[in-house]
Amino acid sequence: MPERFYVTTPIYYVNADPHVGHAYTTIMADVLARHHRQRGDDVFFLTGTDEHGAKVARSAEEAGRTPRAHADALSARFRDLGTTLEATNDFFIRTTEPGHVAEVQRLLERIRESGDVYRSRYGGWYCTACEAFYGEGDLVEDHLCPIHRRAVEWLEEDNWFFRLSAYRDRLLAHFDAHPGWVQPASRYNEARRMIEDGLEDLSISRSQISWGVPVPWDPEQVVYVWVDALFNYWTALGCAGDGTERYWPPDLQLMAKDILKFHAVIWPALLMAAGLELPRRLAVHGYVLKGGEKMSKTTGNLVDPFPFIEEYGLDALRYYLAREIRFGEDGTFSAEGFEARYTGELANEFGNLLNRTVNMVQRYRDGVVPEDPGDEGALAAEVADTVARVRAAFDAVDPTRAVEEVWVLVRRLNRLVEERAPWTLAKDPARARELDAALHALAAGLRAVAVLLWPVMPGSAARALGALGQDPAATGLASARWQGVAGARVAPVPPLFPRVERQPA
RNA sequence: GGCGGAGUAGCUCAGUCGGUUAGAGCAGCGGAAUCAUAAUCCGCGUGUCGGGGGUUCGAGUCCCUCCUCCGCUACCA
Repeated sequence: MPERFYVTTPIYYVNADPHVGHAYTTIMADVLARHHRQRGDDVFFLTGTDEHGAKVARSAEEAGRTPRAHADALSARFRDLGTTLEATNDFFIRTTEPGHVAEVQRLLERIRESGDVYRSRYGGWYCTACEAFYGEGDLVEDHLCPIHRRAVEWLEEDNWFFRLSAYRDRLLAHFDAHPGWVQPASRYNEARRMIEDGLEDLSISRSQISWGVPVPWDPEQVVYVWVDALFNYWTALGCAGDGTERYWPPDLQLMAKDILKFHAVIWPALLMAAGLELPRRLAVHGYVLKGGEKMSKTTGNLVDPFPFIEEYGLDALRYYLAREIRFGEDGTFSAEGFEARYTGELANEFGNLLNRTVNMVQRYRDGVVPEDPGDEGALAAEVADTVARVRAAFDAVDPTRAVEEVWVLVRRLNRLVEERAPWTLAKDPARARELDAALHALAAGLRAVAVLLWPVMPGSAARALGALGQDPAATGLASARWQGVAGARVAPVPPLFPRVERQPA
């Protein structure tokens, strides 16, 4: 029976355009989804957009259109980003979908039935520019908003609250019973500490705004956008049709570190209250930095991924992000680093290896991969070992290590070419067996490389398989093996990663 | 302030339960080869493992302390 693998990205907030940070999360999720598909797992990969809340209403107003029209436009941009990145998500949830709205309302009723929802007056210092409340301690100087440095006003409203504080012990018990449920361990500790330090009840409704899901028993208020948003992971399966029992709970939820508390504290408590099973694992990644600094809309130092896709191709971007930024840590995106990895690793080491291999099979064996004389047992074992290591790396949500493991094999194969020197063997008919062994080893090794890299670089991997005379669609992990390449007719292709000539500035 | 993370070769980083001369990639220097996208391969490292102190037969690894950088600190995605 196939393993089930339900993987999610956060749903992206539609108050601004997508940037490389969104691309990173989506690509990592896609890499993991593809890897599990090549294992034969029953995969459901979810992404989507979060469309309610005051900030969307406000940016809609600034754009001179209704919240719905604004959400439609921005949601489409995120959907297009996924398409451009060749993300293989099985569904794209929008929190404005009627099915989502209705299910959130149903869940809220269930949570209310649990007895942990109550009405209370909430007061705080409110900044109209931020549209947010501040605690006394957050204010600067003489009651000024810390961001806008303008006067805040005291506002009070009656809201519905979720008794988050009552979940402390149950949450801690869950953390204790599942030590690996938040990755990396430092984030697990951080989240656990948040719970230990004490939880305040959560205001789950808003009366000041109307762009949201109406509270079912109090239509004057809308559901707090985060509560609305978190439930997407559940509602999407219903919206997608028939998937709820099949896929719930999520096996892996990806997110950036800034939304840890929502996913590791509030989310499980809400699920407990709703009587639903908790996700199996959260994997928290860092930020994509530019010049060592956080990218920010306000300072404008955003990285636009599209020029890189145009110049180097999508697979190069996917590879660079997977290779350069270790999952869980902040990483730097730079044009110099991108070009260095593209040229040094993709063009020279991998692309050129494929090229020289195909060329030698063509030249010395009339384009047919020779039978295996069985002389390269050590390398065959290394290939099998690499497959195991790559699987382990993906299990640990470490795509960087997965790629590193493949690259050990790439370098091993380049070394093999030098060690065997097929061009020398080809001059001596008495050494035909050695030549067969070397060429077969290169073809078998490269097919494994292509299959293992397919989750990261699907297009390039397929082209590499085609060049090796393999079915480009045969990307299952079972194809990353030694046997079965003999007799294939290679098909020379243009360089997978052509060197990009730098225009003199 | 509190909590947490990080500080290892010019650069980016790996170092599992403390145990041989502390590793990899990149960059640099020298060489080999010519199947290949001038692509590859081989060789070359005297690094106070942030400072100081301690535990130990032995510490990058454990403890204390100091310095520097970063994050979080709860409803502004």
